[in-house]
Amino acid sequence: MTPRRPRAATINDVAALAGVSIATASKALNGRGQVRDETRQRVLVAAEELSFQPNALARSLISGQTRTVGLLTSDSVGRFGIPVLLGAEDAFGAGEMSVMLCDARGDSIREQHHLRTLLARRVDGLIVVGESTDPRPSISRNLPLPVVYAYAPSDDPDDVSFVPDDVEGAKMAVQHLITLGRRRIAHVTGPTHYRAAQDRAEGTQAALAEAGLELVAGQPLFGVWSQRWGRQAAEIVLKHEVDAVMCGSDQIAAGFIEAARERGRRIPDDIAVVGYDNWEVLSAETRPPLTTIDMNLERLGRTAAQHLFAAIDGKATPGVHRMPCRLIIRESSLTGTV
Amino acid sequence: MTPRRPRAATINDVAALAGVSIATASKALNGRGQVRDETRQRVLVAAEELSFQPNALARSLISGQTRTVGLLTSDSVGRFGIPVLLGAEDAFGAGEMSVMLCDARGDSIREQHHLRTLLARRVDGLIVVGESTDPRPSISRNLPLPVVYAYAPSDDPDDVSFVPDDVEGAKMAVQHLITLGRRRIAHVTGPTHYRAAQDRAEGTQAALAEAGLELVAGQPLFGVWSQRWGRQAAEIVLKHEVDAVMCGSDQIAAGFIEAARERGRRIPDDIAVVGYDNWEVLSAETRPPLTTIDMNLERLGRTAAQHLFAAIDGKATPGVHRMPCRLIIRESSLTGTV
DNA sequence: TACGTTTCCGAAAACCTTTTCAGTGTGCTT
DNA sequence: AAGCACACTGAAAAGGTTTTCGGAAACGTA
Repeated sequence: MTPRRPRAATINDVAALAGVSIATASKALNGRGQVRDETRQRVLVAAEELSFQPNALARSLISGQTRTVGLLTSDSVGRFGIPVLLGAEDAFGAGEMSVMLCDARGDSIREQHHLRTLLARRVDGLIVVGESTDPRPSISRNLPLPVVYAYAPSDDPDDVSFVPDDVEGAKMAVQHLITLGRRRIAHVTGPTHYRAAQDRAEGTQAALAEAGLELVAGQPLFGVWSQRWGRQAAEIVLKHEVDAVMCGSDQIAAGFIEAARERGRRIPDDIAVVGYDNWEVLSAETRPPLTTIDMNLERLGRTAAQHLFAAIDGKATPGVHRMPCRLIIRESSLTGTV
Repeated sequence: MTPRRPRAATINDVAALAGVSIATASKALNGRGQVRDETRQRVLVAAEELSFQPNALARSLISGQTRTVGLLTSDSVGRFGIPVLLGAEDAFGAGEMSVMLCDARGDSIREQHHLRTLLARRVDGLIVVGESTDPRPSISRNLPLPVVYAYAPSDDPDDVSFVPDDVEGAKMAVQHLITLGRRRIAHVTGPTHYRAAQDRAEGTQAALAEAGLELVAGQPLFGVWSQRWGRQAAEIVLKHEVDAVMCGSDQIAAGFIEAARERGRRIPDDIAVVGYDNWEVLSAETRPPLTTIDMNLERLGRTAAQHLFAAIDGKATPGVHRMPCRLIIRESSLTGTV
């Protein structure tokens, strides 16, 4: 009934076809040991003939190495998780590693389940990708394999974590505004309970303090990560005299720009605007295009993967590593350019 | 130097600790065969003690089933690929399957390489996820395992493919406009060489024809999938008398709405607008929020996964299956509501 | 021819689990 | 007391590969 799928060829079949023992076949295929050239050729031809693929399971069973890593996403993979994940996948692909993707969807039961599965499959290591920069519970305690955390750091400082350096990122953005001669700067950002909002506010205020300036409105305007809040915040901010706004996200910036334009303010001539995240769909489509901070998440993912390799080789690098962001300059901050 | 990671416990260790043979230990753990209750308990306790995890590699080697599937993304995973991928991952997770993620980044060399790796790892099946609805080359010819294509169909009709039904989706959108009393409808969409643009144009015109109407401007306005094109297209469209616009994507719709508002047209009072994709970041943030077509991609991914299960069980379902879209009604098409 | 040296090849063990089948011991029946 | 059925347990094989080590053949030298 069901078309019997042909069992894949084994090294036994290859050896038989080549008229040698499996030991010789193995050595010929792996270029190991003493095998006469003529014999090696015979084996190679036989393998080709049968389109032989060595069974990775059997191989791993012996070597104790699966050349596989688990990618555990705690929250459902989203806007920030994806680039990290892609960066990691990229690095692993280059290292001939395969990636097992597990999405716990924010459910710790499911996370435990996936963890058990990955352990049973004897993965060589684990990357845990979070959805915000808030610290998350460690899973590495007494885990018999190396773990690296990306984007969301582990709450255990002995673990290896990689996070974007939001404080420096925000600082860079504000320094950019100050360099351009802006002095009356406001800060509109997300909810106070987000670590990202806190960090970006801190960086913003640090940059202002260094320049001997104060925040317009006295303190950051905390709200939510939405365009709507950006529009609402514009109403508040525009009551003050302001020549620049540092926004905690591109969404907020997009909303702010839209509302400010409607109220007749020219961007960037009257007010320079900087966003955060470099979410292309927004930052490239606002009018004018948005100057913003790019967290370089793909690189963060790649770096995390590379450090996982190192950890697998026994060279762990504990601690929370903050990865630099970069400033993407577009027209929302550049007066007099087109 | 490197802290020796303790070798994971084997069933041997468990058996020794419980004072039984490995055969008995195995039977006790799997609830198989005749084992005295007291003995079973001893084994269970020992396994717990050593936090024993049966080695999935050894298990798969015997059973010939890895309970693993490959998820091969041809183009770099993007906006459309992600939800499909998540849906598939979801379905597999429920079925206790693990997922190997491979991103070929649009490179067929890399795709071949990943394919070989997955074959070597003896995955039970494969899902190929594409980035557009254009047909892609089949990889399943003489492949010794079941393959299902999602979003981008295979060019071989004997393969199993799942794609969104864009023709019906567009038709649904236009019928919605007609039901609301709109009669002078334009269509602004993406590049002609996209299958998605073609299908949506076809559905649009079919719905109009059924109602005895004709497209304003005579034919669809093909352009690119961007907000900018939406704005440009508005200039063209507004030269005609128009009371509704069916857009080929939410991005185009967002651009159109913005430009139309600037020109003093009220949405939806003067012109009703419908988008496509239900890309929340846009469709929920335009003013007014956007009526749009949701392709239900997560469901598409889940369905593809379920059919892969079926194919693994020998019950393949060849052909290109078109999955229904759904209409998301928001305020950009609803006159007189708030 | 006898012996040592190379060169090449193959048998077998190891990795870990599941399953089959044979064996042991217990309690019961006659 | 012998025989039997039954409940339980363990030895061994299988799955595919790599590696180790011993053995065989070929060749050269004495």
